[in-house]
Amino acid sequence: MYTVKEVAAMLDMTDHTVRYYTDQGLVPNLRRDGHNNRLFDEASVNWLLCVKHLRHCGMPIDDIKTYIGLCQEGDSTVKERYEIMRRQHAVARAQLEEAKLRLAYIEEKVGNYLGIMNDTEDDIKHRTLIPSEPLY
Amino acid sequence: MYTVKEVAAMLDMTDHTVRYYTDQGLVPNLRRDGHNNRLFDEASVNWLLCVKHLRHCGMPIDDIKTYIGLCQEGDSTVKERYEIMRRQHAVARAQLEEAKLRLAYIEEKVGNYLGIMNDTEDDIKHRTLIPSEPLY
DNA sequence: GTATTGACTTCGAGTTACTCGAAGGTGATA
DNA sequence: TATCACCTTCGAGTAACTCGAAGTCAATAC
Repeated sequence: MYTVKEVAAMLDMTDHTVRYYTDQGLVPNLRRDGHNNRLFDEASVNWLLCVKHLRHCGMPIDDIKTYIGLCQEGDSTVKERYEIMRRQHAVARAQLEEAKLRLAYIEEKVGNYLGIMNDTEDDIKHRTLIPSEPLY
Repeated sequence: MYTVKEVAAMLDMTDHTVRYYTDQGLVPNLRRDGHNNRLFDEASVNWLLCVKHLRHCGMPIDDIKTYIGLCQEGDSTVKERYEIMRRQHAVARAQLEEAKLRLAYIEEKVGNYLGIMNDTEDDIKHRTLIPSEPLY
């Protein structure tokens, strides 16, 4: 059994966010101790992890709520849930590609800056005459 | 020269967002035509692309504004800009790793659902007796 | 010649998902 | 008994869109 702070650390989110998610009903059957403190078992942590990943896919809270509701309805909703996950799978794949492009873009910028900073006075003269690359 | 709608399509964002960014001063020296319509040249598109990537790194608009301001101050700010980009580089690398984990997570869920959906009646009996995997 | 279409403009309100901090309870340590 | 460090609820604040209204303008349709 974990406290809010512990799961927050485990899942790399703030405790505010963990409470927010639980308050939104995103963690089914969340336990409380005698002092009304939230208690997370393995299942609760798994739900939160699922929420985290879906959120990072850009899925709105309300849609996640719907998905979790379907999960609790049992086997009759398997196909519907599968379709949802399949869509998020496509999203996640696109995000991975974007992340690669983004990294490449920034890597190039860093490389540019390193190049500029290593320039000699002569290089600088030459560079200002022929600005072939975006230097910002 | 491109219109708002064109760059929005090129950079895969809404025209609302493109206008929002320009209104925030994130595109230096943005041109207008005789009817006050925004006109984007290559440089403007490049600024927007930069903004897009930095935003996707989670950088707040205000910080991007600062960065762009530094870019316009010239060579004296190169080192500062390099440090900023180096931090975003670290962010982008972390994001790429996260994107991989996220994709793997969702891939597993999709696999689970496919497995469940292909189960025979006997499999279902067996599965409900031994729920070893999270099936939601 | 007018009417509709579509793309553009500004502006201001609304939305989402946090994000923060106040005010207060509890239990352990100094 | 005081000070932590944790927890609680609640309500306000914020960032970054997101949307739609109201209006301008140029081109095509009839």
